[in-house]
Amino acid sequence: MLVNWRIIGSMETMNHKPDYEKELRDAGIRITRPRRVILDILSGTEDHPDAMEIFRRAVSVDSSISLSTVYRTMKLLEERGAIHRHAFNGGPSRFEQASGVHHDHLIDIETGDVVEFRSDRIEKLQEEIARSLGYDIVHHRLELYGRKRKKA
Amino acid sequence: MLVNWRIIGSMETMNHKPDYEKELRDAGIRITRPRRVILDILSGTEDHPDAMEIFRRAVSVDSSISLSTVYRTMKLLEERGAIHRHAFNGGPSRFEQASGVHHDHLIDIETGDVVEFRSDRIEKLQEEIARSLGYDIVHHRLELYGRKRKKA
DNA sequence: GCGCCAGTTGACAAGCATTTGCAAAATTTT
DNA sequence: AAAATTTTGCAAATGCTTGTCAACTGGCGC
Repeated sequence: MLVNWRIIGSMETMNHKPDYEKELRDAGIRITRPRRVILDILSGTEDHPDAMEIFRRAVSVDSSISLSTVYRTMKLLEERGAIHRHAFNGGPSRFEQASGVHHDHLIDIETGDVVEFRSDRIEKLQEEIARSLGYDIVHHRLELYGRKRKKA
Repeated sequence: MLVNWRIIGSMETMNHKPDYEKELRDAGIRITRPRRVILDILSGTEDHPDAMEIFRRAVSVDSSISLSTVYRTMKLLEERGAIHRHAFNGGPSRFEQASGVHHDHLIDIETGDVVEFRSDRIEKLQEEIARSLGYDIVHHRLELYGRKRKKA
């Protein structure tokens, strides 16, 4: 059974290093044990956890990790553009790995679930509006808050 | 000169009570001295001040007003829909009087200035997107962060 | 106009999310 | 593997906001 664990294990437990580790290392960021744990959590999730939730998940992997380190790592990764920070509803910051394509968010006001979407037409309109106001857009934030439609 | 002061004075110093006072009173909200001061500040400004800034302006009118009261009043007015709360860039909440028409915001990342705008086409697209994802929009938040375009 | 009393206030403590100071521990450099 | 440097865990500190509570007051009823 020396072979099967690789197949059975999750992506995170497999021993080929994710490419983002190399990228970060090349950017002058040390890949320490706490950071690797946090990066694995972020890359292996579909949701948008906040610092406390990341901390909880991290502790279950390595109980010595501190909340401070989670916050420090989030700030570091955000500065490097590796993750995005959101404050839906003015609540605590929630994070997501910065994947290639930009997208906006639809937040279910009943469950807190987040659905990602993207609209080139809206993006285009935003550019036009900013331009007409004499500005260049550096970034933007579009959040739709809604509830799941009952029935059809 | 018993006549001219009315013309020269600002809207806030003129003695006809603003109609929003009556509206709030009818909604069961007592118009106290601190609240009147705060309401006057909100109705008389074009910008989007945060609690501390409102507090500073209020104190200059009535030095006995406390910061607690500013926060309490903002929460009250927000619940009643009389004002809107924004947390641009994840910073402290900034407030604006709820005027009739909905609008979105363009924030100057260099000065913090806020420009209001409105696009029916974007609103329409948002509805379409939410609908296609199976949701009804309850509210939304669109913030453009940009910098003033140099030259033409 | 005057008193009553629930609603409101100011002062200050407490709460929550996040940041920071610091000595110890881990990592990279030499 | 020792030196140089960064990162960590812990605890204390911060910034914004809400809660507590005795004192005060707006607005109705007389």
